Amino acid sequence: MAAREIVDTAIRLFTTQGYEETTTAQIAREAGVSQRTLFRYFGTKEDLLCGDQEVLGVLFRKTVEEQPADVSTWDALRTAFAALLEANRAAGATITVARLLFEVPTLRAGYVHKRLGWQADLLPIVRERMKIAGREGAAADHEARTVIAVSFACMDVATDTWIARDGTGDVMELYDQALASTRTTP
Amino acid sequence: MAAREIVDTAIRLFTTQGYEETTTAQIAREAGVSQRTLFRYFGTKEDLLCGDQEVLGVLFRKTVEEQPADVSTWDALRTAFAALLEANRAAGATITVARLLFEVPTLRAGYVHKRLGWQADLLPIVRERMKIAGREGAAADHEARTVIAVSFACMDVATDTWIARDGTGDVMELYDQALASTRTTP
DNA sequence: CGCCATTCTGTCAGTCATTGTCAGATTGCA
DNA sequence: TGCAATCTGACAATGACTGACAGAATGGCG
Repeated sequence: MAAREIVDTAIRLFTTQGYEETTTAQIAREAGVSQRTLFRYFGTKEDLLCGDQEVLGVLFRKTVEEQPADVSTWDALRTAFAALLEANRAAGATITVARLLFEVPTLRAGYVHKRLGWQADLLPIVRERMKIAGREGAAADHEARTVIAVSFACMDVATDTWIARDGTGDVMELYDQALASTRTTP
Repeated sequence: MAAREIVDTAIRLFTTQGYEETTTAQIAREAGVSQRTLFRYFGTKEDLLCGDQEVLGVLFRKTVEEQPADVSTWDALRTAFAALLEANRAAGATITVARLLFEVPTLRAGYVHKRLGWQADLLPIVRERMKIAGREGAAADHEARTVIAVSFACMDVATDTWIARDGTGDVMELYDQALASTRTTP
């Protein structure tokens, strides 16, 4: 399979010449495949870097679903984030790629977009979870959306700070600090 | 000036045919200008709908800066959001456009991206504000980023819910409920 | 081993957003 | 009125992406 070959070539070119300055034609050429094949594997240029988001989204959702009903929604989402980080670590995600994803405007936008999709998928699950915990009605929807959005905001902030600190420190710890701030900051 | 004409044509076509199904060539043709002119006024297709974000970003930042030092960061951001809503109302923003902005993937991504820009611009201001309030050091940066991100997350959720409810109800109230949820939801 | 059906690839041509260039029109003002 | 700054349109080109089609390559089967 040429997929790995293509991704590696893409990452190499993106990091040396920049994302915008690298054309898909060049990637295909240097990876030894046709441009058409590149687009068959990865639907878009963006997906060369965040194509497996799909899989991670499923992992995230599954993890939330698996949490026992007596676990709070916040904790369920926290656990899912931990699973996500672990999966990234296992997949050998580098800070180089993370930086690209967060710092190249186009990529960040695409990344955010996938996240919004996850959030939408999570809504019914979290709503259900909260219903069990005794909350219902129209306001419950709003509350569920909020908890999800704030959790994701904290994940992004944690990642942002982690990148700003050059990948030193523990992302999960940053996440916990962020979430705590939302309650302790005056 | 043809700008208004172009925007109106764009909105009309986007809402009747859909965003992706409308080409910039068609908009230009029906607005009676050349495609080149369209792109001179609005750098991108997206900007046809969210071109004035620039101005709103400045308004938002200015509003935060103007808040007296004894106003909490949360309240300063809340006030800025109120100013934003007011500006939108004054500009005659319709729920039709809001819906487009939040429901068309490409547009939503672009919208979020602009917001990220605002958040970055806000960071030094908020950090300064928090320094005065006695917080400093490396952790202060993280805390500032968090407060900003969570506030924006709540703004987005409020808008989301408002759109889901067809523009009925008060966005500001939804915002307050969202922010409260982050503390009261177990 | 040879053959067929499925799957993979490359080629080619076309769409659409976006940009550079250049020349003709418009406008503001001296 | 007349020049200079600004605006416009026509044209061509780039780069991401897609559809259509034909020639491999592959897997299983007799």
